Amino acid sequence: MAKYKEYQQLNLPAISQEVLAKWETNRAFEKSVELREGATPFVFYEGPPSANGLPGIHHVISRTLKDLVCRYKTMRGFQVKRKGGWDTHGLPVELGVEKMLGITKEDIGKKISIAEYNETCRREVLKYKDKWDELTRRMGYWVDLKDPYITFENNYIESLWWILSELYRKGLLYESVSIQPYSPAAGTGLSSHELNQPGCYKDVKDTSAVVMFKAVRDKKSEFLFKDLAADEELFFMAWTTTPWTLPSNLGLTVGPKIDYVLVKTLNPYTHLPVNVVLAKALLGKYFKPEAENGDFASHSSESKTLPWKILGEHKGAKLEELRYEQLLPYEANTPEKAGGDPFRVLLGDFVTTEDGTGIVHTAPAFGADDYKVGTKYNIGMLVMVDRQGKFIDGLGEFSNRYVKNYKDDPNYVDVNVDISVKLKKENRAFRIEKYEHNYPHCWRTDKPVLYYPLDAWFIRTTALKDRMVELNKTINWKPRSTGEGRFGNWLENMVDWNLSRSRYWGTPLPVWRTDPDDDGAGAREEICIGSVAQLKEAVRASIMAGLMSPPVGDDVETYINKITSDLHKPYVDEIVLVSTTGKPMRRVADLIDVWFDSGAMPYAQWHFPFENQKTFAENYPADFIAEGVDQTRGWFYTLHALGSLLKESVHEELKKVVPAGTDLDAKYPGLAYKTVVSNGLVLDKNGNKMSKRLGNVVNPFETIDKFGADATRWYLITNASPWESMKFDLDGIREVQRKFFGTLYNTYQFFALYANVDGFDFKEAYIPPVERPEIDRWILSSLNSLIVKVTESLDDYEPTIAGRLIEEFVDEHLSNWYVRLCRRRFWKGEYEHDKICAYQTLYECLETISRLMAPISPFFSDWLFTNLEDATGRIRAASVHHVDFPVANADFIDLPLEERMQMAQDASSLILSLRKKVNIKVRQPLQKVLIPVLNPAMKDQLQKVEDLVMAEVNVKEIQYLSGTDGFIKKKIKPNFIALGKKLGAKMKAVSTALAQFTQENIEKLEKEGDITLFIDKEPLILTINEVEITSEDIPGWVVANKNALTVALDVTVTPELAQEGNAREFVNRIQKIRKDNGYDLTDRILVKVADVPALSESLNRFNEYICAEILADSIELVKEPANGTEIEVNDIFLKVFVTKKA
RNA sequence: UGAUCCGUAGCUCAAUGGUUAGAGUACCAUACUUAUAAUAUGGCGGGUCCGGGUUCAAAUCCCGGCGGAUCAACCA
Repeated sequence: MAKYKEYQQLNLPAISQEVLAKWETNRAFEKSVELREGATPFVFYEGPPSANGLPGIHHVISRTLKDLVCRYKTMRGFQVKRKGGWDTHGLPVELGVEKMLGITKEDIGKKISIAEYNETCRREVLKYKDKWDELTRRMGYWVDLKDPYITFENNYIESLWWILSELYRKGLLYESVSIQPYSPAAGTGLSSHELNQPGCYKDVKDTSAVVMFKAVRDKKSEFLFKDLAADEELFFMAWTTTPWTLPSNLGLTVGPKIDYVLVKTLNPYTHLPVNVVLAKALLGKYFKPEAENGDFASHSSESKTLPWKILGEHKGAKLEELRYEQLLPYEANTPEKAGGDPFRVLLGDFVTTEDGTGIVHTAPAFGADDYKVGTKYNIGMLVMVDRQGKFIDGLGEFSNRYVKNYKDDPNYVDVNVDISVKLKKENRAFRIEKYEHNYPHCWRTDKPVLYYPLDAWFIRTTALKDRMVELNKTINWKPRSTGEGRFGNWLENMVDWNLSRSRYWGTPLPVWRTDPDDDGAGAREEICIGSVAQLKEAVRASIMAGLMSPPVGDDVETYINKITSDLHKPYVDEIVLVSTTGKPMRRVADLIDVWFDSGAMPYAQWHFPFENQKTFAENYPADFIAEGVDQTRGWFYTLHALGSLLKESVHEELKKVVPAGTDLDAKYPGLAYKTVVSNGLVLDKNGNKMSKRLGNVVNPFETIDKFGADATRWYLITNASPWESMKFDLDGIREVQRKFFGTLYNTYQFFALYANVDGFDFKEAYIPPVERPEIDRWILSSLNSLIVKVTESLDDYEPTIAGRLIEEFVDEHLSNWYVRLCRRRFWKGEYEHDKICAYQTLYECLETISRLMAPISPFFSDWLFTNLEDATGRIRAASVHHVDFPVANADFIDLPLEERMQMAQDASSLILSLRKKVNIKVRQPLQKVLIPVLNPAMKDQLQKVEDLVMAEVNVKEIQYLSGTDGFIKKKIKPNFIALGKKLGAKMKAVSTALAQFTQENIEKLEKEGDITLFIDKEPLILTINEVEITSEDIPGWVVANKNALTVALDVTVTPELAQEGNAREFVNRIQKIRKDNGYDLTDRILVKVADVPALSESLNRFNEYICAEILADSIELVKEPANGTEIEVNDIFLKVFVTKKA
């Protein structure tokens, strides 16, 4: 007969390794997928990691989450294919390579060719792939690593090109100017990623100016001027921290709802009388209250305070379209050069009254808000600064001066100061001061960034905004708030997706176009390539037109194949196409955002639509994805955006492969995923972010080596909800190892020990629960309740709750109650009905637990499962991951039984605590416990478990006290939930009234079912259901209570009880000797005991009991046993002599 | 700067708006131990980050701060 394996001690890392080896030999993962062939697919998308960095412990949590869901769904009968993937393009890769080679971006194409550079990136990006694969294996993450998608592969890029060409065809891909951070010192635009490097935003002091734009007096502005004399001037006051943008000013923006005032005052620098407009809320910044309506006549240049007077007040909306004179006119910045209709007052919602004057100086070239409002009002654009960061020609004394000290010139004179001085002199400045603010700097040159208009390609996501918002409402977000809050907000404030990146290692934008004509006029021809075949065709045409030619030795086809074999730079840039009018077309220089790569994975991982259309149709959209919360606006967004944008294109392709009549709209609504779990960050144990710099990074390999993957995974999942950021502490894993795995291991070990002795291998027929003892029915009921709850939790993507429930069951119910109370059933008596019941019950619990915990801790569960399975062959499965998830049997669930067992546990705990209080050890039997019962049902419940309680706490009898005999002192309080609505404000009064109830009052209420109170002389009827009555005390007894349960213990130790206690104590001493002598559990013994008067009566009286317990035929009382062991029984000392019976 | 999330005992976490805010762990003490690196019992330990408000009742809902985290950025 097969035996259950027994172990010396729990070794989780060894179990991991052993199980892993078995999986690999048996192809357990592949088989788990094959076994579900033909089943409903459950679609999972793997968010591609970048393998150019080492994996950390935070990767273990998101991958555990992904893995457990996939394993769970497999066990629930779905087929879950899991295609792995690698994210391979992008800035981090390039920066890593540059660091490794010791070069900068400028060196590319000079010190190193683009081809070599990109080759290095291609190689480096998978540098740590082995490490990643190892982590994947070791942590037990089942994902297909043999056939992953890789974003740099041609097929992948071809799919991306198809998507781009579809978007282009629908007018959703366009080129436009955008205002982007730009570093003149480095000569390059900066990505937001670069701008978010630590230390980029710095506090700096800049010259800020409140300047005065002179209003034009005309019909529209007359309402402002009406109280002014004909020669009086009126100014709009605007504030800027970048005076160098003033020559490019084309508008002034006010908030439509903000109140503005017209103030008569004096210019603090020239002391000339002026009238200025500014936000009312900011008056205090410029004028002192005591000077209001001050004396203008006596003001002199020495006066400290400016007199002022409010002449009028208007909403910003009223100022719209008023005109003003250009502040700094030169030959280079004439309105004609700007185009449009400049120098007007505009309305913008972004204006605030936090700072400045409430009027925003607007230079469309140098701010994104400015650009947006400028475009809306068509005020044109002036770019008075070149790409080196200096003023262009034709700006008088400022021409060719750097707007910031970009060249580290020791003699640099701040042009912003000079502009301010000029404005002061011209009566155009109201306040010039140094202002400290937070401003972005280039991470490489440390010089201030400026916002500058650059060409870029965009995806018109805003066109599909409504669809994206609608579809988002159908996504199951975990946690919900991320979808509604962070993601929902992000969608509401969506801007078009800027795709352009001016780098080298990435997916090239497949747009070719003719050169601009010399005069810049005339339409340019443009083509967006959507496939390799199309590209080849175009190259062939170009060769025919003589624009390209194969090198010597290559025929045309070889050349075409060669040049299209790598769709990266520099090769694609060598391709020159021919336009319909015969002109050469060159590729635009841009690469695309890497987020596009990963967001397109649902399509590109299958090389859709060029092949695998059916596979795609079955694997779109995803049922489930999971990544860190930092991906909300990254991967989660790009997947969602492309899903919405491509809906129609996908439908067109799928029409070709799905059966006629398929409701495409229902099946493919443009959604990329149905459920998304965003997990939180992993912090170190002090709550700090893990970073190499701080040296607090936890090495996942070491952790798994030391504790095994199971304990690590269990800890990560049960410690905190996945979406909360967790403080990672190795002590927590130790605790999980000890408390949960240790307990479960020991329970198994206990089972194996006795099952092997008795030869239990589940060959007897399954005994129906009704034929099993109460305690078996109870644990089976709890077990099935557990299955229900765990299933619900996992279906709801709440693995934390599931794990905690399993823990609680194993520890509280199975190990520390069921096994503890049932121990004797396993080692006492013959192998017959009761014993078999016990074995079957415990076996079923262990086997079910192994299946319930399998998704979270795949190794240990498989170990436990196969240990059981190998001995019984009950299910005939090679792995727990090939069997179904347990299904609860409703017939086994008996809630009243679970409830009364809880009462038994509580009662035992209370009685033990009373024993403790009076210092009577458990081995000393006591006579009686009193338990007041509040109703007949409670008594009934308790009676059914009284044997268990009596045995557990070693008392002989339980007496129930019903409420009416006046023996118990009761307490009453309102049932707040029931009374809340009825009483409202009277609650307090009722509460006080109840507190003053006498025992008689309570009794009356109990008897009659209701009672009338007088609150504020108003009668008020309270029914028995609206109060809670508990028994508090039994006068004269030692009492303890918990919730509704009260127990009182009779602590009198009669001489008879003392004798029995002695007998028990004696048994205990003999058992210890048995153990010390190393006897087997079944060995019978011979016992000789010194005849001590104090104990002899006990030994005689309980002779039978003692012999049964210690496996002796009799106890021989002798005068003084030779070679005896000295023992102590309740302060009685004596010698005993124990030998094994031959 | 904004949006979102989080803030409860030394630590890790609970608590459908309902009345002494609970577990585990750590620490101390006692007992127990033929499954247990166990267990039982008791003790120690917070008034829920701070300040307002709504409510008969707030850890929980609202407003404003503070601190931490993430993402985003365009702040004149």
